Amino acid sequence: MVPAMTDKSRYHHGDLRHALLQAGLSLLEEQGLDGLSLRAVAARAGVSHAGPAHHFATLKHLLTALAAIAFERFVAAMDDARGRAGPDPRSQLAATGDGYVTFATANPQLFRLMFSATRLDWSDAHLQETARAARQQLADVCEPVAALRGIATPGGREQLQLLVWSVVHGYAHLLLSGQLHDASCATRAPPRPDLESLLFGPP
Amino acid sequence: MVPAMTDKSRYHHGDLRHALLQAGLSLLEEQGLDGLSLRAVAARAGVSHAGPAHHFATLKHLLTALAAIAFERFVAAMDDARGRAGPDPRSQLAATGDGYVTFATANPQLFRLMFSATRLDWSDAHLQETARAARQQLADVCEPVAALRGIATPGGREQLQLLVWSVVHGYAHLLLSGQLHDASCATRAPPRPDLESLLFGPP
DNA sequence: CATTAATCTTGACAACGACAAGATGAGGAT
DNA sequence: ATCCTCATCTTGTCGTTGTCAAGATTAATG
Repeated sequence: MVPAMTDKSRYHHGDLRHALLQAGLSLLEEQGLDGLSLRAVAARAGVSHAGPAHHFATLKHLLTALAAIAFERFVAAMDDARGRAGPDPRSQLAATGDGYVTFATANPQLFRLMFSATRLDWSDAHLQETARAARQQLADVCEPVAALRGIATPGGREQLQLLVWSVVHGYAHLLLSGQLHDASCATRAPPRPDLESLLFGPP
Repeated sequence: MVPAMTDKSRYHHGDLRHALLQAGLSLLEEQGLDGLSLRAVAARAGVSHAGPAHHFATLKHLLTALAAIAFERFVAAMDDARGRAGPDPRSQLAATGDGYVTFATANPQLFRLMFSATRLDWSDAHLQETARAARQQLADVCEPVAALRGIATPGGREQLQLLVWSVVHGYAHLLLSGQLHDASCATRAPPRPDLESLLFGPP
C-alpha cells in the first residue's frame, strides 16, 4: 500500500521515481536542458541531493527516461494532428508533418532533449521503443502517398520516408536553433515548407 | 613584435588567443563538445586555468569564436564541392547539398557546435556574419534552379531555399544524432535523400 | 628610465555528478 | 507480535567545473 501522501515528514517518499520525472519535466520547461541538474530535480521532488541515485543511477539515466516520455507525447501529438485531418493520403501526411513541427515549437525543450544524442543512453529499451514508434508514425502516413505516386520498390519508399523525415526534422531544428529568426526573416514570421506542394507538385 | 616562440619560460604567451582557439578545435575533435572545458583548453594551451579570461570572458565566448571558425570551414567545404561539380544549376545545387552533409559527417563536433543554440552567443557579429555566409551559399545555388523551374515570386524562391536547407540540415542532423543507424538500417549504410530527383522529378 | 596598462597566475567559491557509509522503515518470515 | 532483510533515503565527501578577485609580471608608451 502506498503511504499517505499528506504526511510530509516521512523518510520514504513512496513514489519518488514518478515525482522525479515530474520534477524533471517541469524543470525542463522552466530552466531548459542546461538548467536541469540531478540536484535541482532532487530538491524539487523534496529529497536530498543523492536521493535520485537509487532510481536513476546517473543523470544520463534520468534524461533517458524523460526523453522516452517526450517521445510518447510526440507520437500522441502527431496522432492527434493526423486524426483531425481528412482521410486522403496527402492530408494525412501533411497533418502529421505539421504535428511534428508544431510539437517541436510548442515543446522546444522536450524536442531538444529527444535529439540530444550524447546526453541519452540509446541502449535503453524504452527509449528505443518510443523513438521507433515515432519513426513508424511517419512511415505509416508515407505509405499511402507512396502507393498514390506509384512508388513500388522498397528503396523508393525508404527514399520518400527519409525525405519527409529530413524536411520536417530539419525545419523544426532550424526553427529551434534560431536560424530562421534573423536577417532575412526579421519582421514577419518565418515561412513554412509546404509538404503537399513538395510531394504532389504545385497546383 | 611578437616575442620568440622558442622561449618556453615566459610569463606572457604572446599569441594566447590563437593558441586557445587551436586547443579548443583539437579538444573538440578528440573529446567532443561535452569534454571541452575552459580549464582543459587553458591546460592544452599551456596557461593556468584562468588564463583565457582576458581573451574569452566566458566559455560561451570561446565556443562562439570556435563556431565562427567552424562556419568559415563549412562555407569553404561547400564552396569546394560546388567548384568540383558541373556548371549546370542542378549539379551545382546537388554538389552544395552534398558538401553540406559531407561536412557534417566529416566534422560532427564542429557541426554540432555550430547549431547548439543555447551554448552560443548569437549577438556576436562575427558569428552572425559567418552563419549568414553559409546561408547565402545555399541561396546562391538555389537561385538558378528557381529560374530553371520558372519560380519567379520571392515567396517561391524562399520556399525553395527553405526546402533545400531543411532537407540537407535535417538529414545531417538525423545522421549525427544516430537516428539512422538502428533497427531499419542495421547492416547497410543509411540511404541518402536525392536532392536532384526531389527537385526535378524522377528521370 | 618610469609609468601605465595589458596579460597571466594564484586563490577562492558555489554548483555539479558521483561515490561511500550510515539511518530509516516497509514488508515478509517466523 | 517480533524480528529480519533489504529497498530506500540521508549525510558527508571528493574531484571537476565556470567565474570572480587580487596580485604578479611584463610589454608598451611617453
